[in-house]
Amino acid sequence: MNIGEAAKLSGVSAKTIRYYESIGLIPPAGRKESGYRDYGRTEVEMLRFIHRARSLGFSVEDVSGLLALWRDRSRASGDVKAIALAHVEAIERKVVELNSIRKTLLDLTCRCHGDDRPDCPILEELATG
Amino acid sequence: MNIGEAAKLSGVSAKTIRYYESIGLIPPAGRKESGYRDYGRTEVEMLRFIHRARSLGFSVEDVSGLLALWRDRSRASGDVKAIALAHVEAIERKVVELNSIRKTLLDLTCRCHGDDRPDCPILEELATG
DNA sequence: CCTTGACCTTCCAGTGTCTGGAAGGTGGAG
DNA sequence: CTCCACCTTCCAGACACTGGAAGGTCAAGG
Repeated sequence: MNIGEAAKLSGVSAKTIRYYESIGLIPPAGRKESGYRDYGRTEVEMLRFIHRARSLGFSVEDVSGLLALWRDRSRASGDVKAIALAHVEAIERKVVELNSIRKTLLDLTCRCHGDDRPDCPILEELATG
Repeated sequence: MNIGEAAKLSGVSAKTIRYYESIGLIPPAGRKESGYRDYGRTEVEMLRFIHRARSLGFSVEDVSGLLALWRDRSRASGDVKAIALAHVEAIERKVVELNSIRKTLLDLTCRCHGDDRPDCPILEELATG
């Protein structure tokens, strides 16, 4: 099948599939006589795998590692779990950081009357620290 | 003062100060005879303002708007509050998304025994959706 | 057979926010 | 005069795409 259909079936855009090929995340696709890339079920499955991993926030580098483990029938599940847990921890750190920022901003916005007058605790805080 | 000292006092690296100048976030610095950029208290204050806003997660574009409001003594505090509240909402959306991902991943990692054996629910889930 | 339009190809450039590094000039201390 | 820290500009890279230009391919309709 052409790249467009592979895109539809996998959820990865044609543009992004080509990009993944260019950076070596996926092997170069076979070509038809026309020069068009040709995909089969295996390739689409791999793209779906990538799509799901990316939507869980794994970096392309993580995905590359996960793909290698996926292909390696003798892999240790511990290796996969380690990648996943490291990612969970990164997410948790990010959530803590965002919540802290959110708290600060909510505090500031509550103290700002938010009307036509110029005095604004938000700007004051940013200015004076 | 030289850019290095302005960097130390403001918390924005020299490299980043030059970058901010290049994209027009801050006006071009005055120059000494040597060609070195020259900063005073006003510039350092502006850089500190930028630094604090950035560390609260405002985009450079947001900061540009906040700077304009900061300089505008007749601004409406409502304008500032609107930017801040929009940012709070974006943060909240992000936190919800991250927590959902975290939940999925924790569920998967709990089901993965994580040892030397090859069977792994994480990869299975990524593969089959 | 020809046109049309949807699809495909490659390549270049831009997004946002810096960061690193190379090549070379300046300033002050010893 | 040498040395070293600092400054300058410019180019490239990081992440993960996304957009667009210029042009080739394919199938359907007239």
